[in-house]
Formats: sequence, C-alpha cells, structure tokens
Amino acid sequence: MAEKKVCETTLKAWVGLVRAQQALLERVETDLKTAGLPPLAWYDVLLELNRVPDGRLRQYEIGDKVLLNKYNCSRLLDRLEEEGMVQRQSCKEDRRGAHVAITRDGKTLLKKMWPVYESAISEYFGRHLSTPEVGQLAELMQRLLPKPA
Amino acid sequence: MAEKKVCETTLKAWVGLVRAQQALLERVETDLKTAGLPPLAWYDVLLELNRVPDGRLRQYEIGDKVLLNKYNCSRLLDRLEEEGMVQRQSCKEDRRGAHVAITRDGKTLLKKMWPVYESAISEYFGRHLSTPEVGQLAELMQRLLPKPA
DNA sequence: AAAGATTGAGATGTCAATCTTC
DNA sequence: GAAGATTGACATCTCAATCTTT
Repeated sequence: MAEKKVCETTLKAWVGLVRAQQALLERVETDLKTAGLPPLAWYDVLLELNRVPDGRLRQYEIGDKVLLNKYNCSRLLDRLEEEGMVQRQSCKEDRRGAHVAITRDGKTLLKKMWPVYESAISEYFGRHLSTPEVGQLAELMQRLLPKPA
Repeated sequence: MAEKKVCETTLKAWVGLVRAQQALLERVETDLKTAGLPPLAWYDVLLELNRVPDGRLRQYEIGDKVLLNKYNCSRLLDRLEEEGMVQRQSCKEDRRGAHVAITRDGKTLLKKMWPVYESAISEYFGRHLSTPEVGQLAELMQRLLPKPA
C-alpha cells in the first residue's frame, strides 16, 4: 500500500496504453464483424481449447487463461455451445464441474478467423513497430501481467 | 491492404498488450468500486470537461476525446446528468445539439476519484517500470494511436 | 443529404443468490 | 466451509431507426 504519486511521463504512458489498446481492439473487432465473423472472445476461448492435446479444458481453466470472470465464462460458453463450437461433457473426476471440448466446427471457425485476425494485427499494430520495439514491448507487458505465483 | 503475416514476437507483444491492459484496467476499476466510487468512464468524461476553460463541450467532442461511440456517449451522459455531475445546456450556435457542462458536484467527484486512481496507476503500472521504460512505452503507444489527421 | 443526438429492442456484462460436490 | 458452476435480476452496450437542424 505505497500510495505513491505518479510522474507526468508515467501518466502519459498509462493513458497512451489504455487509449491505444482500446482503439486497436475496436479496429480488430470491426474487421471481424465486417468479415461476418464472431468477436475476438470466441477466438480466445477456441484457441485455448485447441492448444491442449485432447482439445478440452475445465471451465475455470478457460476463465483463467482468457481473463474472464465466472459469470461471463458461463454465458460465453452457452453461446459457443448453442452455435455448436464447443460441447460440455460431464466430468468423471470432479462431478461439480464439466469439461468443455472444442468441436470440429469450432476448429473450422478458428481457421476461418485467423487470417482476418492476423491481417488486422499486422495492419494496425505490427506495421508500426520495428523488430527491437516489439521485443521491448513484449518484455514490458510481460512484467505488467499479474504474477502467476 | 497489405495483408501481411505476423512474426512470433509481434504476436507475443500483441497478446501481452491486450492481456496486460485488460488486467490493469480491471484492477483499477476494482479499486474504484471498493472505494465506493463510480467507474473510470465517469472520470474520463469529467476530466475532459474540467480541462477546458469554460468547463463545457459539445457531446461529439467528448465522444472523440474519450473514444466513445455516440450511443454510449448519450447514455453515459444521461447517467452523469441524473447524478448531477454534468448539465446539458441548449446550444445557441447549433440547435441540433447541446453543450455539456461539468457541475460543482462533478468537480468534487473528480477530486475524490483522483487519489484512488493515481494510487492504482502507481501500484499496478508505474511501480513496475523504470523512467526510461515509461518514456519508451509512451512513445510507442503514441505511434499506435490512430492518426488525428 | 449529412451531422448531432436520442430511443427501442435485443445482446452482453455484472452482481448476488443458489445449487452440487469436494 | 470452499470450489465449480448456473441463474434471475438488473446494468450497460450495440444496432438500426428516428428526429431535428444544418
């Protein structure tokens, strides 16, 4: 609880970070929508599911990885399941919860979204930074993330 | 329309930027809520109004500065007005729209929110970066913002 | 027709309460 | 009691339609 003051440059960096990321995300979402594709949140969830060998995770694991609270996670998965992108499966080891598995349609959607997403990242983000700059930025962002400990 | 590919480090920086900013904002909002204060969006609007000499702006000017679309701007100002933080005034020069003016209560709220906000920025953001790093970050973010031209 | 702004309807987010299993 | 998850009620966001003035 240090309650320290903040210098002018720090404030400028903070405001820049918030505004830039906000504007960037908005552009990416617009591109996805224009292409008739679902929002980035869908991509995030499907990507995490696709990463693991058996293509399924517990709901709370998804929530942790994608930075979703439990309410939103429940409801986002409702929509994904309704559209057939994931499937909830009862969990033998822990009957409180369920597994969430990516479906074939979910994998197909992932493949359809990536080109649009990648193109947007390049156009609005990568294009404006040099190689050392993205390295530096990646390192700084890593440090700002909450400790996983 | 370059449609370029994106290298691994760029992707890492992008994901880090999104995740870090998301986590940071969430912590700041939590601190404000814990202190019994309204969300950051209120602060942003009131701050912009407080910046200008006569303490009032057209609605679309606020929308531009705070990166709000017109729907949200209308409704956010409804809430601010309902709580007596701003006041809509008819605009003589352009009768399509109105001026939005910050009230005495609005200024008071601004003063109450800042210590909590500043403390959160320091704790979650400034604390983790060196002076040259915040400078670099500010510069990069500036470059990523949409051109004002 | 375009710009500034509002509104209704529907989608999504949030909080507190609840349920089941650990 | 705590963890995983769901649900109802309410807040907020989003889109399309609308209105007025330029």
